[in-house]
Amino acid sequence: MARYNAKETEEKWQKAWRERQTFAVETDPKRPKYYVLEMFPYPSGKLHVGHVRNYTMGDVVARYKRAQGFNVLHPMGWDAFGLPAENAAIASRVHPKAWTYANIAVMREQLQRMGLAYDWRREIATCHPEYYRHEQKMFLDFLAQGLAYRKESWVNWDPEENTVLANEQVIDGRGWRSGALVEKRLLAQWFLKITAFAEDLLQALAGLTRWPERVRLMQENWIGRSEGARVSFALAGRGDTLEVFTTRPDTLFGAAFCAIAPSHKLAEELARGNADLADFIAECNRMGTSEAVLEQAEKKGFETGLTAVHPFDGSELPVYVANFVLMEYGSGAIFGCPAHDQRDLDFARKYRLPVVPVVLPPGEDARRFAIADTAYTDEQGTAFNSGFLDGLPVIAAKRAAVKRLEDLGSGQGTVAWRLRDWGVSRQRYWGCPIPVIHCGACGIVPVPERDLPVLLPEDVSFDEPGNPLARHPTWKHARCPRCGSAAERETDTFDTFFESSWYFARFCSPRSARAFERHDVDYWLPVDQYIGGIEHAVLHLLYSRFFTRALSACGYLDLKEPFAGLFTQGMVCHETYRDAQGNWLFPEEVRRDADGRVGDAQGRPVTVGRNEKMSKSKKNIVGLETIVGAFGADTARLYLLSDSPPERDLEWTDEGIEGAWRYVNRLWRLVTEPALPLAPPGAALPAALPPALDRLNRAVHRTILDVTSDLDQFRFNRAVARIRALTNAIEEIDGAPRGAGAVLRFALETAVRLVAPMMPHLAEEMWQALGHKEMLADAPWPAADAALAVEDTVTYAVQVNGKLRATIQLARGASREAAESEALKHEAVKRAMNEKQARKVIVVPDRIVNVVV
RNA sequence: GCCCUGGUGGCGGAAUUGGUAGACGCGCUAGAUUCAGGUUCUAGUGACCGAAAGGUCGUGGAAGUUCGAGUCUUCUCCAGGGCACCA
Repeated sequence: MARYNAKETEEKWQKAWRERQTFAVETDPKRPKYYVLEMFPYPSGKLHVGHVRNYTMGDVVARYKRAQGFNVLHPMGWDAFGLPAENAAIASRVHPKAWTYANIAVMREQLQRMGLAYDWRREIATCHPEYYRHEQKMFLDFLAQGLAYRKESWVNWDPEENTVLANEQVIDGRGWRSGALVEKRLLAQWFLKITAFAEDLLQALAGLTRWPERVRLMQENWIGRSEGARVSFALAGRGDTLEVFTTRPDTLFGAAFCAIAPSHKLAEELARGNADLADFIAECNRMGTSEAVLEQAEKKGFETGLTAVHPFDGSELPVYVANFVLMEYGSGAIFGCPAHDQRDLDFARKYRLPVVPVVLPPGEDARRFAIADTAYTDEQGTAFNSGFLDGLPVIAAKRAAVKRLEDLGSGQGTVAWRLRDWGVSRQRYWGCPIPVIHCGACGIVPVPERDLPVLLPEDVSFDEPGNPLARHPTWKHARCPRCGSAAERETDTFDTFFESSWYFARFCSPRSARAFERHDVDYWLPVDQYIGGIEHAVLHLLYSRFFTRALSACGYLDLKEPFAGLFTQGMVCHETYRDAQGNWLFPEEVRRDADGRVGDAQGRPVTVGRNEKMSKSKKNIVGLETIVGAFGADTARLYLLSDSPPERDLEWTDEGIEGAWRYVNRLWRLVTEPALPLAPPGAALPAALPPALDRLNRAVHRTILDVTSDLDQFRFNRAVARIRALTNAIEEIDGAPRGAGAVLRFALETAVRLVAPMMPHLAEEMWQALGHKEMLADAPWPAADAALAVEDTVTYAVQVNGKLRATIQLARGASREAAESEALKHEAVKRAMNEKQARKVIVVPDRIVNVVV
């Protein structure tokens, strides 16, 4: 029995696709387009099987849509700037550029051996000057439009990576990559004004109907819109006011104090004349907001001695500097209403401030209602103890309070956002230089367009910590473009999310002298189907949405949403192994004996850990070479698609990949050693078929419909199951009645065409074996006859009182009466009815008969 | 604390969207092929009772709606993920 030779076959068809440029595409407005894109990888070294799941899914979509007649853009490139390259340079004295390009070469080769249908002519690497020069220009345009600015602010400093991080890159108070506790530092940094689009970024989420609900929710939470009011409290004895943000203007009569953030400018002003306050502020800054939460949520305040005048009743409230007030949110100042906010209540108890309830919960008695340890934060209830607001439900009270504030000139309704501007400066080498020059006389001067790109110098050293650009002997010295005097270049580089925020547009015109050509992006964008990990739900995906809007504002594009459809795939997991010393072991270093005990090569015991996402650090990875070498790319692709729904995690097992390999061979044998002679290609089916053949013929039509709808819905595991079921049906054919050769050919050819997006090499080889000269990659998607996709007899389930008692066969479309009488005749039904009369019989045509007794 | 997502055989998962629960696969059992292992082939495989025919139970748990519930409603338990001094 001939085994399928995966290695030879895959090389053969990869060469054929490459030589014929099968997947090369051009802008062609006369044809319908489809742009499918997988999140491009960071070239970190070698790919393992965990990396390629999403590329496989993208490839299935690309090949399927291509077969359906779309002009399919399916490109691949490299998100090539980033910190690991610098770490490699420090650890092994390789230049980041050399390291990156070497990795790209390895990974490109690996991807090509997976048989992915990319237009490789469009390959891009973001570390190439022909790529990053365009984002320098974009930055200058953002600057001109007021969408980029520089300001000194408290930023997240990652002490391990020696650089600033964006808010989105801080997870639980730690750097998203290093895991180091993030510190607060006051630094002058470049920001992109993502907040200018906050409202639109939020509103437009509703239109992203082909995005996963949870990604939209995460972005919604991240943007964090809160309606409320800005309230001005006059500071007694001073001419100025304190601006406060609240979402509960209805509770203003319950105010017991005001509090400002430690970094509020009023706090800083007061601290200059007050050493104790200065100490308190220093202590707060040391704590770092998120660490404090983890330790203990103790509310601490420092009484400033100032008092704030209540805009409604003129009472005076003490003003504190408090550790729980954030400068970054609202206005960095609050009024405290202890009865209706838990933090304010804790604070009030500690500093013995009055607790006056002003919202009466439904059913409570106004004379008796009091607050103990728990603030009443629900918005159910009516205002009381609140002057002109008394008796109003919370929502109406909010409106009335805002109206009064506006009439008094003491405030106004407003909206606060959780979203903050995107800090893009990084104190790192391997990134895109920020194209500005600092001049002693002129200040910050953009690098003129004619001087772009600002090239990253290559002669740098990583002998000392810190940014090599900042200590480069010559690079940073420049002439001021405006006055010509000696000046310094900006030595920070862009956050690498800058590159990935527009690469999908570059793929449309990858070799253009401009960032991209309008006629190309107008045709290809938005991306029809984007595929990637959920970990970018608020990072890359939010930045790209912002960038698309910012580029449109600068005239580059006419588009808001870059990704019309988004699919977030699950991870590939594998068991983890550790030896007695706690060192991680690779799966191939581990063996299992007959009793299921797990040991290493020398038989020493190994602890099996839980299934986790494949990662280099835990060594629970399976190399792509190992798998592709042993079983071929198609087997790996089939397994990655078939065992779990794509959005869920997939557990990689040896048994699973072997099962896929068995199927590859089974299908191969079925086609190359058919049970009976096939009719010649293109032979017509006889008009009337014997029952067994008719059933198979109908099964083929139904499979086409099912697989098509499964692929449309990203249900790859189900599509595989349907094709396997069809294979089973084909195998059941025996004997050679009239027409068998023609039906068998039709069934086999259809199976081959349906698996082609998943196992393209095998499918091409089988297609050829079936006598076809043209490539399957150029063949259209099979069409089904819907009338033939159903059986002409149907199986009814017959229930008595809702319990299944029998099944009966009837012609499709049989009358209710026929179904009922046939059901009642059945022995098992009679038995279950136990001599009783049917009180009622429910018939669902072609489906079920339920006899109620 | 708040917000998601999920809970179906030994395992991964299906279920025409309220109509035969367990498709398809993995694993396992028995048999055939083979010197042997692997491969391949045949049969079986939710649990319980039964020799069988057949019956009873069964989709985390409890209640409800319905002729009929994995699917709808209410409550509840568990697991995973996200957010969190956001005023």
